[in-house]
Amino acid sequence: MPLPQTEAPGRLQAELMSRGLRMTRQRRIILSVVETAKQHLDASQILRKARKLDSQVDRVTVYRTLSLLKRHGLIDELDLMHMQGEKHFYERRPQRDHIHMACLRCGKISEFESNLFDRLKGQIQRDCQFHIVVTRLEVGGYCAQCRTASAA
Amino acid sequence: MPLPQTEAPGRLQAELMSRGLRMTRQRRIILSVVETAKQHLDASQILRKARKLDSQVDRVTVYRTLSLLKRHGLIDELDLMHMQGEKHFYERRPQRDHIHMACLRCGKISEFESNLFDRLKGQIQRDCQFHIVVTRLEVGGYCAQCRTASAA
DNA sequence: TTAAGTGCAAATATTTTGCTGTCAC
DNA sequence: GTGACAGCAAAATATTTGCACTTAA
Repeated sequence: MPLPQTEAPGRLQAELMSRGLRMTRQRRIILSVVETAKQHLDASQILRKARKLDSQVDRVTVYRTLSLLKRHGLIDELDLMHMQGEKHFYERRPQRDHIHMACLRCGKISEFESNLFDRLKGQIQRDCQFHIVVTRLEVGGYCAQCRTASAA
Repeated sequence: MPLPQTEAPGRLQAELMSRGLRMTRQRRIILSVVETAKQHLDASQILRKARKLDSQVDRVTVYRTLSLLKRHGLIDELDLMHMQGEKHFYERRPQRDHIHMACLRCGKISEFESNLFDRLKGQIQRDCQFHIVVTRLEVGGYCAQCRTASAA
């Protein structure tokens, strides 16, 4: 029986521990915030949510933990086309890469998986002899709703 | 007869003037730096090169001009997988979108055009009803040379 | 016990803004 | 002549670093 898409919480924590890293109170909190986020969060939002759970979490620890997770390939960093200043957003690395589409009018972020994208990555690896570690495909434009609204 | 790939310099300048924008001494210099760049430059590098041509160019003017060019869709902003801090890099918007590949070992940036990428964009527009204005596909990994070197 | 991790303060890096004076058209 | 633009200073934003203290293993 295949596992459901939404894995049990604590996966990030298990991954870090299996790599021999120390599981501190602060890390546990930050990991749970990242893991249960319903949208893409930036460092300040992660800090705020972490402090709701435990006021003793420092901004620097958030940055250091995000950097750790990124180094270990457990989260991906997004820019979302720089629509909200120069913030970076984070999400748990998905099982299958997806595309981020940012609506330049309403700001909505949508995600899209595509076989063509998977094939494109294969083509890059073959044709360029390039071993892919991480990809980021971001698209800026107008979503269905805003397209219609503009036309009206 | 089709135009050659490498257009005559001054194209950016012509584009801005045709949009009714003022062509100042500073803008002319910054545009020529961006236009003749042989690699992707960030704001500070553009400033430095501009000042070699005319010491009377301010950093703020570089930022304002880059922002103007971006708003008009004449240049694209790249992050190059944040390999060199949080700088942004700029390039004239190409006639055909390409992929940027950043080697995590040697730092080399390569570019790649692909029909699959063009088809993927078409798929996004159709399947998501999303009107694409700008795309950015960046890939981090290991280039052919560094792959070999690591294996050795 | 002890090396890894945290917090605090300060530094660094990048980009933006307010305002006054200048110049392209 | 006039409104768009440039320069300067200062602010805002985002992230990193040094160092002493704390804690997980």
